[in-house]
Amino acid sequence: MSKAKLGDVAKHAGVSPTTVSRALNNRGYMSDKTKERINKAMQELNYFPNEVARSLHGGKTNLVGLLFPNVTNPFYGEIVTEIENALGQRGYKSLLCNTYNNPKQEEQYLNMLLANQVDGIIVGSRTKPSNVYQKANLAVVAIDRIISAKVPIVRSDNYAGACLATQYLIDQKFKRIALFTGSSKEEIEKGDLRVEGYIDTTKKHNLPQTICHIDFEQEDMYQKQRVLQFLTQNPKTDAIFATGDVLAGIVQGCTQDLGLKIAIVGYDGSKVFQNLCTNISTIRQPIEDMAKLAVDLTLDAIAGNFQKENKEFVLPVSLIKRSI
Amino acid sequence: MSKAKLGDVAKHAGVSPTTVSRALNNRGYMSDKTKERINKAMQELNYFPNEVARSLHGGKTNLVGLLFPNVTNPFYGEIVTEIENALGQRGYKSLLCNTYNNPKQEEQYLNMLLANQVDGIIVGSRTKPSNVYQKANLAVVAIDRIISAKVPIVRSDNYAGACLATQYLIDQKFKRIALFTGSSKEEIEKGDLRVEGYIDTTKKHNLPQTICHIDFEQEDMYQKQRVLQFLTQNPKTDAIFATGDVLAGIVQGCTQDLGLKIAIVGYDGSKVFQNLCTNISTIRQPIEDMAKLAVDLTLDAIAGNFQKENKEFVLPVSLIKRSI
DNA sequence: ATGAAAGCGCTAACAC
DNA sequence: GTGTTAGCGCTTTCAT
Repeated sequence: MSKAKLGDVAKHAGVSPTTVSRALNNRGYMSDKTKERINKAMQELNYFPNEVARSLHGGKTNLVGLLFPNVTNPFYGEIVTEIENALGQRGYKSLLCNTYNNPKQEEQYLNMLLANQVDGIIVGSRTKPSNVYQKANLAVVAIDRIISAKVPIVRSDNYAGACLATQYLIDQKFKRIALFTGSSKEEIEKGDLRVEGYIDTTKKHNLPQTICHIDFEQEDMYQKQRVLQFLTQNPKTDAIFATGDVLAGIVQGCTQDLGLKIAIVGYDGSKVFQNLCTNISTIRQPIEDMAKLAVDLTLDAIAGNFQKENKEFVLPVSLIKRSI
Repeated sequence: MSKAKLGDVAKHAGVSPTTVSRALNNRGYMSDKTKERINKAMQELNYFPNEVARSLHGGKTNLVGLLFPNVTNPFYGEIVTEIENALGQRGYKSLLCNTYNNPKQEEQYLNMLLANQVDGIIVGSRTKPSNVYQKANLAVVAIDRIISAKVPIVRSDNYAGACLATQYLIDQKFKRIALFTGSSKEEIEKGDLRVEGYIDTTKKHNLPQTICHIDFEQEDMYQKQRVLQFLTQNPKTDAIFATGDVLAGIVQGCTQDLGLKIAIVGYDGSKVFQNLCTNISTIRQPIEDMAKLAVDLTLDAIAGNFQKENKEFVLPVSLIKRSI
């Protein structure tokens, strides 16, 4: 037996499709008797409305696209989880898209999302701005990323966090603090607050700056080699600020391999990281708050309540200290 | 200017909607001139087809629901990532659903997915079987979970993996090997291959069995307390097999807090775990293979090519040895 | 309080 | 080769 549809329910209950629709949506008035009969018919036929048909008619899908590099990284895993939760609670569904920070991939996904009539998009992917975002008069919110003047940004206080991390290492009397980042030199020149926080803080204390760029697009093995190379070429390094926890973990593995005792501070502070790496200090982003805020902004925009001035929402970070 | 639709393109090109549709789908014949005119019109109007309308007509959404506890856990993060990749490459979209292993939540999601006319569902959530799966004549594939006789299962060789882990500890002369698991006693009684592997292997060597149940639904803090309690109550424990890597990480944190030197072997072996916990051995599941197989099976089922006999696909595991 | 009919955007017989 | 028409399942004026 195939799926029952609204018309079937109508026949079964001896009313018109219109009336069934009204019962379904609690719109308009109808006698309790009719209502009951319809409910009974729906039960008996095991009816549930076809959301695709509803979407086509209403021009609203209750679908939100989630564009993130991938949920392998615990930070993205946690923020995507929280976003999905918040969306689900408010009747929205999450279409997951792994962009791997690949601009071409991201653009394809974007077109796919538009074709699927999503009501909104939350972007945490870190590729260069695409003009596709402009075209659609769509609810778009970015996580820690500049897309265009019109797209609100939710992020943690990258600058303060980087200062906090660096200062923490300085307070422990470390003198040769290196920075490990996934950003390239070109990206940093365009502005990278975590890097700036590190530079400003080390400068303030007349300490040297040493930056190691790790290309996340490369294989794990290659990344490790790069780290090992850096560490052997800069043997006096006594502390490291890594701008992401996964990178911090990789770096720690390398220092262990080399038998080095180097203090490391990461960035992100996802719950899983805190559980898995109990000996790496980190800057914790308020992931849940960021997720909820991003969802609020998205749904506001969908409802047509656009934010006026405040385009950037910067949430506070905190330092999680760990021994070593 | 609002979104262009097929009819607009038709008018603009001076043809009928049918012809535009044909051009779009490369169906039937048409003069190159017409084709060109239509393509030009589509460009000028910035047209792209509305997938919702297509879905309504064709009865096919190219949507697959992903039911997993949540992608916070690196194992789920990685398998969901790989599934999304494999689906995306074959033109399918992923609807992410965090069930938190909550049966009620899972059932709600299931109904949502049915209402949204998904073509298939991949379930990695570990709650008790729901009868909703039966009703729908839908493509369903389970990851390491029994749903019903008809639903194929993709899993790693849990029994062999548990034996491998336990044997590895025994080979290192450990005598008091405890098992940490997220399963309750009741769940274990119904059959839990990782637990069975541990029990059989320790018994074979005349070693004692000690099982500590950790309730993942509880807060992190509570879980840790439970672990600490167990460790202080069982001070002679010299090695631990944890049936999941996140749990292994938590256990390791506790052993460090207590100043204990206990060997730990985990289970899962996600890439992120390997990077973050360089001193915990683990049993690696072939996550990418599992994801690809699950997607193949799902798409086969969608295409109507149901598997005949083989309902359970057991993939091999491997041991990743780490110092300590 | 209920029904008839048109339409959301696209596709597919079936004609010409 | 191309157009006409009906219909996917639902909602919504507009009547009654």
